Amino acid sequence: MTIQPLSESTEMYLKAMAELNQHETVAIGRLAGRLNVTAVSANEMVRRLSEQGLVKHTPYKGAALTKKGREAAGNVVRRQRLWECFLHDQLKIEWTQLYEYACSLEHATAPEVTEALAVFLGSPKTCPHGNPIPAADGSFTPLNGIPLSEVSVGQTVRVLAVNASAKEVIVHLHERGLLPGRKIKVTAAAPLQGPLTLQVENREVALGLHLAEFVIVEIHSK
Amino acid sequence: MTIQPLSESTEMYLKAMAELNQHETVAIGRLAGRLNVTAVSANEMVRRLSEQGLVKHTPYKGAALTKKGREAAGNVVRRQRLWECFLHDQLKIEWTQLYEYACSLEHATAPEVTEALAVFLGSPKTCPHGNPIPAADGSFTPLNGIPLSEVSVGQTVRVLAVNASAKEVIVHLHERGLLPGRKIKVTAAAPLQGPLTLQVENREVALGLHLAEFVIVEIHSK
DNA sequence: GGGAATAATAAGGGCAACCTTATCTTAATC
DNA sequence: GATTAAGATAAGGTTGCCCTTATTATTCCC
Ligand SMILES: [Mn+2]
Ligand SMILES: [Mn+2]
Ligand SMILES: [Mn+2]
Ligand SMILES: [Mn+2]
Repeated sequence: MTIQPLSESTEMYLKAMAELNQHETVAIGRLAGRLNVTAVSANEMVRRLSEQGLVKHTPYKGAALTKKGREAAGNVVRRQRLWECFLHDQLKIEWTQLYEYACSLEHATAPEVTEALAVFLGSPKTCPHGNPIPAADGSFTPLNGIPLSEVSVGQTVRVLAVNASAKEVIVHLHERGLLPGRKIKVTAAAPLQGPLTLQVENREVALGLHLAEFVIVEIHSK
Repeated sequence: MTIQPLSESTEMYLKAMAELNQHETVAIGRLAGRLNVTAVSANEMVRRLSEQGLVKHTPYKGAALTKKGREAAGNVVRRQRLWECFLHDQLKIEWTQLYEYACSLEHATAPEVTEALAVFLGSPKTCPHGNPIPAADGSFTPLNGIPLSEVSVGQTVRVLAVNASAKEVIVHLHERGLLPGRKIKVTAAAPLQGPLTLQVENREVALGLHLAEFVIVEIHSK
């Protein structure tokens, strides 16, 4: 099983679901937004995906990946993140372009190539954005961190990963020094969903709460 | 110009034309055969390609690449052959699989990635099959060799390149040791388009005349 | 409990690439 | 100059994935 090649579109739906929510249900609207299609189109596609047993759709509740779908999605993510490592470490491609370029390559990569690439790269555990690279069977342990948006004022944290796919978001975060490994102090939080004020490497940065959701951090012990 | 991204299908048609015939006209039937589509489909597609100015179609004569089409085709070939180098030299993928795997990747590769890959690989001049890698502008000088099928009995030649795309052909030639660099003596030629008999590294090999067309050789001086 | 937001469904279309079957045209050949 | 093979064209289909507009159903929340 899991040997039939999936279309690029199918792979992107599965990946989007995995990125939005590993296990729980994903609202059709969010899926549509992430993939830049209308809700009607997303509905149609989810129907096709559930006919293929990749997704379980509960009307008015949302869609969830099945075991089969989760494995397939993990595999797509694996391919993307391995390519990101290659593009970054070997080809010296800009950090902000990695996601986009790897997002094309991921659909054109045979299993044998994927595994040879992993070996070539030394079986990296995370991509250049800090996200974990799933195993060959599609499984992986999510990061043990929380979104920056949930950190309370006064705390110091370390960036584990940047988990964004929209180019503008990636560029925005990059420009503000929000990269894996960086130490950050949350110095203020504006009311009414206003921006956070951060201390990033001796630099004061304002960051919208929504944008902070994409930054996964761990509390900086000591 | 030449900035619009072409569809995978379009790129494959252009590449097939370049592989079949760099400059002259290509018969629609051959194109259809190479791409595994019906002649009707090839006709339709050639019409679309000529509407885009990539191809010049002369009814009942055949189709030829325009300057624009030749550049685009050269670029596809460049991407493929660079990936073949990577897959072979770095990932250690089997020689017989290179064409197929690179044929997927070629359509998913942005110009920036292509050029970074070329630099990473040290700007190779030929692919692992011995074929020249076009420049970034799509231009390249064809090999200065002749098909093995045109060599006369008694001559000794050196293999410059294997220029096949069908997997079975590639495997067949590989099994018989017909790889770039090999020295070959043509010891006999059967009548009525029968097979050639070759001396390949102390081994006697029979090779169909049709298959010999894919092996590009140079006369072995001295 | 009613209204708003979200989701689902129905109906009708579009586009790129493919397909089959049938008819007609041209080129090549003897 | 007639035959034949190859090519062109016409007509009608299919599949995947997308769209709009309209209607209906459900859930959520004040
Ligand atoms: Mn992708
Ligand atoms: Mn990444
Ligand atoms: Mn290809
Ligand atoms: Mn090659």
